[in-house]
Amino acid sequence: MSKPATTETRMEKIVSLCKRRGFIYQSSEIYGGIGGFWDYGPLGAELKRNLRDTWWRAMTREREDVVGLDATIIMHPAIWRASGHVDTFADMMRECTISNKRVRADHVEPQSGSVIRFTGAKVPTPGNWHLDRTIAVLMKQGEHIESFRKRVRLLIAQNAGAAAGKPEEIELLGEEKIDTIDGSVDFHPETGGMLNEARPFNLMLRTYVGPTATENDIAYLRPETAQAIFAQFKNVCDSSRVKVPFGIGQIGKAFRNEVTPKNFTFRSREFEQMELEFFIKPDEAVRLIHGSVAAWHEGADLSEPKPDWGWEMWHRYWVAQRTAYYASIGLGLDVLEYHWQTKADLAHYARACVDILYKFPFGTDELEGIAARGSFDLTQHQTHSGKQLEYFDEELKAACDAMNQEQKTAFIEETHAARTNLETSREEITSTCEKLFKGLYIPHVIEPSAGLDRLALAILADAFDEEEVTDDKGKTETRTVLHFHPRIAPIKVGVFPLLKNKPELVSKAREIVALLRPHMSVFYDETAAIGRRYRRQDEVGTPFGVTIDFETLGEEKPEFKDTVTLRERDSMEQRRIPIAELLPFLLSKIL
RNA sequence: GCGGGCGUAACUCAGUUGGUAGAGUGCAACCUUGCCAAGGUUGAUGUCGAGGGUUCGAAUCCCUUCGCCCGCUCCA
Repeated sequence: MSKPATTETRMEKIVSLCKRRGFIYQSSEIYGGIGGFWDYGPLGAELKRNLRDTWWRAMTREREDVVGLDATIIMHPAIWRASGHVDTFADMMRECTISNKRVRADHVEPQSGSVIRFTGAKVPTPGNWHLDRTIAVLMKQGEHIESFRKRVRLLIAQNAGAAAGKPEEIELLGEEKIDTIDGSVDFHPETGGMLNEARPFNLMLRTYVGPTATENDIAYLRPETAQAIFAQFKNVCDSSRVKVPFGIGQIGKAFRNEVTPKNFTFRSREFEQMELEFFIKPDEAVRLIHGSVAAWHEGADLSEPKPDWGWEMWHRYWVAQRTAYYASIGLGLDVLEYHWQTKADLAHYARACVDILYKFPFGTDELEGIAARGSFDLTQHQTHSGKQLEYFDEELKAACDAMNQEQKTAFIEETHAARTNLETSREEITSTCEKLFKGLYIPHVIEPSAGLDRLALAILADAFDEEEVTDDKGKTETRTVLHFHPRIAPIKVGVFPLLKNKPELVSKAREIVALLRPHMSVFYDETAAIGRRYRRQDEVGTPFGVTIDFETLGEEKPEFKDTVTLRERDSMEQRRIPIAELLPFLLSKIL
C-alpha cells in the first residue's frame, strides 16, 4: 500500500529499524520467509544475550536460594500427557462450514430444529458477488423464519468480507427444508452452520525420534520449559543440597504451533522462555512449624523472605521481585500493567495468577505470568511416573515430633475444617496430614514465567524515540534514538578519532578500543563527520561515545593530555574525562 | 483456517494505455572538514516475493503459491 512516510505507525518504524540496523530479520527471508519465525541479527543477538544474562544473574547467581537448569527441548512424550498438554493442546476440532468458527468436537451441545438448505447466494448489484455452494443451516426451534433468513445473510456477509457488500442486499437461493433434527451435534451452537469433519488440532510441534518415524516414535518440541524443571525436581534435590524454599530457573526455547502468529515477534512459533519454579512449603507445613501463617495485606513487607510465609506472601514477593527486575533494565511502572486473573480465569489447579503486561504500540499485552500453582505439577508427575516426588523436610519433622497425639488430631480437624476444595475427602486430608507429621510433602510452587522475545520487543518498543532536535543554527530535525538502559545496550560505547586522516588520532583511538574491548562491546568508527557517527550510534542505542581529538594528544593545551570527550546519548552532553577514568566509569554504568 | 489490504534496491516509496526500472535515505571510496545526520566527486547493489500462463514483449494482465499487516478465529 502506498502511503506517505508520516502515516507509518510507530510499530512499522520499529520493525523497519530492526531490519535496517540488524536487530531482527524474518527467518528464511531469501526463500520467502516462514510464518512465525524470526532471526536476531548482530545487534539483536547482543541485546537478547544481555537480557538473558540480566535475568539469569538476578534470578540465580545473585540468589542463594535458586539454582539453574538447562534441559532438552525434546523430552519423553509421557511428560506432556502428565502435564495435560497432550489433551488440551491436541483437541479434535470442527469448523462451521459457513463462518469457519471452530469448536472442540466434544464440546458441541446437542441441538434441535429444522435444517434449511440453500443452493447459494448472490448480490444482484454491481460487484455481481455470488456464493455458489450449497450450505445447510439449522433453524432453531422457535426461531422465526424471517429472523433466521436475516441471520443467515449476516453470517454469509461476515464471512465473505467486503466483496459481498451489505447483508440486506444478499439474496438467498434455493431455500429448502431438508430435515428435522433432534439432539444433533453436527451444527455450530452459535451460528447454526453445519460442521465439517472433526480434525486434530495440535498446538504442539511434532517430530519423530529414531529413524523409523512411525506413530510410536512421535515426540514433541516442548511447548513450555517449565515441565523439565518438574521432571528433574528429584535429581536437583538429590544432587544440590537445596532446601525448600528454593527455586530452579531455566532459560530455553519453546515451540507452539500458533494459529495466527502476529505482531512482529510477539506471538511466534519458536520462542524463548525464562522460567523460575520456586518451591515452597505448603501452608499446612508452615503452620505446623510456626504455629501460624503470615497473611498478606496491603503494604506488607516483601523485602526479605520470612520463614512463616505462606503461598500468598511468596506469590506477592515474586511479583515485587519481578517488578524490581523490570525496573533494573529500564521498564518502570509507567509502562507496565498488572492483570490479576479472577477465579473464573484461573486454570483449575491455580490459586492465583498475575500477568505483567507491557504497553506495546499494538496494545497492552503479556510479558510474564506469575502463577501460584499449588502442588499440581509435581503431583501429576508423581502419579504418572510412579516415582516418589515428595520432599523430606527435617524442620517439619522436628516440629511434628515435638507434638503430642492430641495436638496432631486437632491439626487434622482444623485442616479439614479449613479445606477449600469441598470434594477433598476426610481420608485424603488425614493421609496428607499423616505425611506432614513424618516431614513429607509435595512442595507448592510459585512460577514466574517470562518471554524473552517479548521482553526484547518491549525493550525495543520502549527505547524507540524520535526526537525533534534544534541545532545552533535553529534548524530542526528528527533524531532517531533507542534509549536502552546501558546494562542491556548491544553496544556500550563508540570510539571515534575526530579525523581519520591524522594517524596520531587513529592510533590513540585504537589504543582506547584495545583498553575497553576486554570488558564490553565496543564499536570503532572513523568514517564520515563526527556528528553523523554520533547519530548512527544513537539509532542503535549505544549509550556512550568517546572522541579522541588533538587535546587528547596534548597539543595546544597540555593540561588536557590523555583526556577524551565523553558524549552521553540521551542528553547529547559532552565532557572531558581522563582516559584512566574511562574504564571504571563505563563499568559502573553497565554492570 | 476465512475475509480484506499489501509485496519494486539495505530502508521508505515512485513507476503512465504492457515496450527490458527510478528517487530520497542509507552504504562504500576519495577530497574537504575541530564535536551533533555538513559540502563536493565517484561508485556498488534489483531474477520487481516465488512459480506458471497470455503476449513479439509482463513490475504492469490472468492463475497458483509464499510472506507481511488488519479483522475474525485461536490463545496455559
